[in-house]
Amino acid sequence: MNSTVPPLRVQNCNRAPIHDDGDYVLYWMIAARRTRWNFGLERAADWARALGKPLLVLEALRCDYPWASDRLHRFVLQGMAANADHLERTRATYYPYIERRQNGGKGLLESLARRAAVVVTDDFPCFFLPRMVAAAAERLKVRLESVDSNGLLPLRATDRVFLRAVDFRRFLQKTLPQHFDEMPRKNPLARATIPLLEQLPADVVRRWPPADLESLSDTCSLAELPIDHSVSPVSYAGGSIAADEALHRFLDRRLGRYTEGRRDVTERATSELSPYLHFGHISSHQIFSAVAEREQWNPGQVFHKATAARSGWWGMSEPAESFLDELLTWRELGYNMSWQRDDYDRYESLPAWAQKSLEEHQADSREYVYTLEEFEAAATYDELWNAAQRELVRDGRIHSYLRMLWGKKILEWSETPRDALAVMIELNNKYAVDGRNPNSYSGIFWCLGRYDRAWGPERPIFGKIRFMSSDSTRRKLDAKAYIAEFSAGRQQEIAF
DNA sequence: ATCGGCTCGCGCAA
DNA sequence: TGCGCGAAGCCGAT
Repeated sequence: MNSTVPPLRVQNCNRAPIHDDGDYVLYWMIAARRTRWNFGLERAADWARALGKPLLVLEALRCDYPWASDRLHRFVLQGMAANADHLERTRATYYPYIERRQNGGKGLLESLARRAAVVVTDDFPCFFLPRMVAAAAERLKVRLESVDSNGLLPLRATDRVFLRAVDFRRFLQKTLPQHFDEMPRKNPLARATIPLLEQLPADVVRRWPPADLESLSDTCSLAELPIDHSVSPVSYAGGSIAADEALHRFLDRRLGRYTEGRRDVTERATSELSPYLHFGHISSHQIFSAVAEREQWNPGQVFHKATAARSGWWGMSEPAESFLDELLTWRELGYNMSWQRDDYDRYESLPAWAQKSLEEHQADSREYVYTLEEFEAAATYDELWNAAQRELVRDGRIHSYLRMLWGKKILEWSETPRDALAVMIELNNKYAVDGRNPNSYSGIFWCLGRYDRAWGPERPIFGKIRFMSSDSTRRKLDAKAYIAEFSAGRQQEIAF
């Protein structure tokens, strides 16, 4: 089949055949929840064109995955509304499905796949998604392909795992230029001369009615679903349209002072794109292209040699280079880890020196030890830490510097490093909109030594793990303003 | 305000 | 085989 998607990004998940007599090509959208800059959708559209079949897009939202809540559901549903809106103006057909009770969606994919010529899905290396795709691959009697839309570097461009950002950065500087001209199409469905699907299979629609996204956009409807209602929606909206707005807000008003401005507590010069990247509402290719365009950059400007230096290689402005180091080096480093190692979320994946040092200090006495419930309730003696925890609970994110302190203190105040890890994973996955992502795990494990080096002097509890203290943090940023913003009494501002 | 020491291990030049 | 250096640190000396 003639496809514009780079072969390195496409995996054949089973040995089942293409069905030439199928009614449509099915794109099972599970991670790249967007209609633009999406290699998976592009691949599915290529199949539809080649086979002369209609294209059906299934986007489902289960209710029984770990940490399912009003917060995560609302964000995904807003994304589905944006996708419905866009697909209505194309020749593809959209099938949004919201599971209303446990296992309610069981059999839907299989039923749709039974009539499909070929099924295409997203390759995402984290959470329950790899297991879900592997299980589907075994069951389906039709070819299932998964497509890697995760980053600028295809996951399979290397079979190594990188233990330090600097090594991965050097590798990227050597390798990325080969992939600069392999961008996904901005609108893979434009000019698609594929037949329209006359109608959805009636028996499938009867058993699994497509979601009425209008009615699900209010909180009342969320209340009917068997999900965690104690984690409330955040004040910013999900979906590709909101993501585009965030991108332009960042480029227009924040990128210029990104390098120094990120720590500013009141006027954070951060991108705020992470939740959208996590749910695939925006593509890192799109973000990269937008930055490059602002910088009037072309690939000829990169330095001729891989220096591994954090700045100066791209030939862009200093703030743009800082941002690209986050977007590309750090983000894709985490994806590489999750893809390479099944134990990316386990304590044993920490570097040997870190495990050894933490173990040597396991028996050290702890002045304060809190339970998960105390951490969750922001009930420690330290008001700066409590404010960070309240930001997480309220807004589904934590200030970029304070989130490191947040993790370091959980290590200090837990019975064992393993307990600390469990608390960090639980709270982050439950409350952070961008949790359950390779980069969540990078951040959490960094607090325990991953991607870091040993530091002296050796201290109680931490051993040689980099130590951070609330007192020095107070000297570095406007802790007063931060604590005031996330004080216990302050009401959540609803901005929509 | 700035600097070195604390400490580990990788990639690279030699 | 040795050298340089690294996501954001801390502390004490100057």
